[in-house]
Amino acid sequence: MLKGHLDAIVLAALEAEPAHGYGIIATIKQGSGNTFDLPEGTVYPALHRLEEAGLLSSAWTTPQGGRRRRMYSLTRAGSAALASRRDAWGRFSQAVDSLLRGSRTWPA
Amino acid sequence: MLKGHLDAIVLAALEAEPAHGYGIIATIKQGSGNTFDLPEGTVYPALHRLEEAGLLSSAWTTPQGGRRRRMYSLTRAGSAALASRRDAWGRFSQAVDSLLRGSRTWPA
DNA sequence: ATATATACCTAGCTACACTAGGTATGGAAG
DNA sequence: CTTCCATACCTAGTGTAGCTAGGTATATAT
Repeated sequence: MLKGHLDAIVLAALEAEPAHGYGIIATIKQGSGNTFDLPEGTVYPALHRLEEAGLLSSAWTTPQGGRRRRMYSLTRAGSAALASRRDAWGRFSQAVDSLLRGSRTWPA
Repeated sequence: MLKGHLDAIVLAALEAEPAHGYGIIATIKQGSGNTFDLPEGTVYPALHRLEEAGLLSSAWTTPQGGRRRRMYSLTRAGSAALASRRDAWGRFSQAVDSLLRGSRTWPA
C-alpha cells in the first residue's frame, strides 16, 4: 500500500520521458528494486485521475508492428506538482523517520 | 495523510514509556516537528484497533487531583510488530526515495 | 491452432484516516 | 460562584484511494 504517494511516484516515472501504462509499471517496479509491483487496477485509474487533473497529457500511438499504446507525458502543471510532491515527501519521510527513531536524546 | 503508517507511529510513541491518548498526540506532534498534528478522531480509533489486535494494553489511572486517563503500553506482540513495521518503513521509504530521485545514472 | 505476453479498461470492495459531533472534569477568570 | 477553557475521552458516519477481479484485443511464440 502506497497510500497517498502514488501520484508522486507516477509523475516521477514520467519525468525523464513519456511512457505508457505498462512501461510505467515496469519502470516503477525496477526503480524500486521490485518493492512496488503495482497492479494495473492501481495504475490506470491513477493515470486517468492525473490526466483529468491536468498533470498529464496522453496520445495514442502505434509503434511499427506493435499494439496501440497510450503514451503519457508530464504537462507543465505536472512538473510543478511533482516538485511540490517531492517536497511533501521529504517532509513526510523525515517526520516519520524521526518518530520511528525515537526523538529523545540519546544517553552518552 | 499517513495512510498505513499510523500504527507504526503510535507504537513508536509508546516504546519509551506508557502514555495516554492526549499525551501520544502531543508526543507525535513534537517528535515530528509539528508535521503531524493528529486529530483525536484519528488517534483514538487507532489505539482501540491496536489494543483489539493485542499490540497494546490499557488501564485507567487517575493522577492526584487530575482527570481520569487511559494509559496504554506496548505488549510484547506490540514490540515485535513495531520492529517489523520499522523494517517495512525502511524498505518503503528507500523505494520511494529512489523513485523520486530518478533511478537513472547521473551524467558526469 | 493455441497459448502467452502485451496492453488497455472499469465496476465495485474495503480499509482507514478524518470530520463533526458528543460527554465530562479540573482549574482559571471574572 | 459561575463561566470559560483546556484537558481527556469517545464514536457514527464520510470520503477516498488503492486494490480485486473481472473484461477486451492484438502480436508473437509454440
